Amino acid sequence: MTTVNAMNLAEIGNLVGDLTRAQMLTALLDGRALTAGELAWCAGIMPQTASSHLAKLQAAGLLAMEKQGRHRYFRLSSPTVAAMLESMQVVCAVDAPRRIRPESRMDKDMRMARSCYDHLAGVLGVALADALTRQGAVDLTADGGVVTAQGRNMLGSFGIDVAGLADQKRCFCRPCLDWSERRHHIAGALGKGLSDRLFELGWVVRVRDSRVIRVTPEGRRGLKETFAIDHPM
Amino acid sequence: MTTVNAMNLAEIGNLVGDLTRAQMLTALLDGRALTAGELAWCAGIMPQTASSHLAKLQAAGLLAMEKQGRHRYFRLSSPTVAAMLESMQVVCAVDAPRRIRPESRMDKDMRMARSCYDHLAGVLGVALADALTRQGAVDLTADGGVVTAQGRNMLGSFGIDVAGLADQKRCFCRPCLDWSERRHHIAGALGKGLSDRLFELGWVVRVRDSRVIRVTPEGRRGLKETFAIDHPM
DNA sequence: AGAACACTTCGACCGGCGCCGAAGCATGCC
DNA sequence: GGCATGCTTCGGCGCCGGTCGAAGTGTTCT
Repeated sequence: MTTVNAMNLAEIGNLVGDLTRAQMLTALLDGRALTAGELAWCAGIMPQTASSHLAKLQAAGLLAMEKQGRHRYFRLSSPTVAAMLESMQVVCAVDAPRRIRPESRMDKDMRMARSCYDHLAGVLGVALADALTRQGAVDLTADGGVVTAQGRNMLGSFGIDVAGLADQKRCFCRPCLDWSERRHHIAGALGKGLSDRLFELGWVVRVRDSRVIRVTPEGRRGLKETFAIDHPM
Repeated sequence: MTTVNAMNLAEIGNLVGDLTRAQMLTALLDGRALTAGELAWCAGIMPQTASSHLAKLQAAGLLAMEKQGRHRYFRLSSPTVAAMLESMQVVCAVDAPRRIRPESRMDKDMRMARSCYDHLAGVLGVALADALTRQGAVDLTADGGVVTAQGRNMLGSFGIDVAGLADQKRCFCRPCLDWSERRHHIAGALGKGLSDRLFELGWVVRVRDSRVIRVTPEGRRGLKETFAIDHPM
């Protein structure tokens, strides 16, 4: 009677269900690849323990590994995995009763702006989605999003190759529920394109060892001029 | 350094990560409410054990409970939870290496047609999505779906109140990756509307104690005439 | 070649949790 | 009231799995 479904479900849940592994996955959730040692440090455990965890995650197909010299780089194996982790965090945020834990400085920064696998999330991510909607560049519903003709122009002059992004196999403009803001931001190829361009322009930079993103002074100016966003940081 | 995110993630993962609880959740994945006793039976455990599991799932907000006489009915607390479970199953199906377990009769039926929270999945679900796309009723991409003007008419004459469904708060036409077929079927309010209508017409019936759905002889005929679907069962 | 480094494998420890039996509350039926 | 049913709480058992020390493999640097 035990269906194969339940077994698979439990297997995945079990993998994510250990705090140590959850920390590793969270660390990888910004899409970068990290070494086994870095992941061990992130989770606060000895390398040999990390090794066994990473082996399990890789065997189950959640992580992909690449050898590079004496280092082993691990990353989430696919956007599917990232989407799953996000959906799990959404459930925490939406359904769970208020957490007791007081918010740390880091949590606050995280809520402000962070990378979500390969696109932007947090207040910044939602603000961008809002701005593009307000300007009539995209039409974002809970179901999905489309870029308008006008939006193609605007995004094009901003330096984003909309046609090129749309050609890719993956979702072009997927709405992604933001667990901290509880509103949608832009994911998919367009989300990645936007994010990449902001990094390229130097409008945002990563804070080391975390998913937190900081908006630079030029970024603040640019966001205001181009998207009429007053980012509160 | 342990972010609140990782803790939440681990908590959810831990809950789903126990085979017993995963079986219960799987049983509830068709959206119906089941009693504590039924869930215990589904998972193959004693009632007192089930009780503790259900208490945990409820405390975490994954399940909602309703008392009815001396019964306690449990159901998934929201479509969000169902979507999360589906996304976890997708990861199993897509990323995991082939499972060794030989497919049982039940797994086969399940792959053919099943309920996915409140809409249809499996070969049948995908066939419906294909048919509606082929007929130009909906435009379903990986990002989202829209119903065409023509589709509104067709679905309307089939007995589905498209306007009424679109008014609801929830997603109207969400694409849902089918873990068995690895293709998209139609979820969201429209998915539920379609499913409800097929049940109403008696074209499909539930197989008791499972998510499996059987197509009736009238259903086979109707699907062929209305949607040009040759359902292989 | 030898040493430092990154990572893995092995073995032993031990804490947490899922399990059931027994008992305790509710609700419904006669 | 008396009994059956559905579910919960409590307590103790047993085992799975995460942890680290020690040792082994492969890679890079000098």
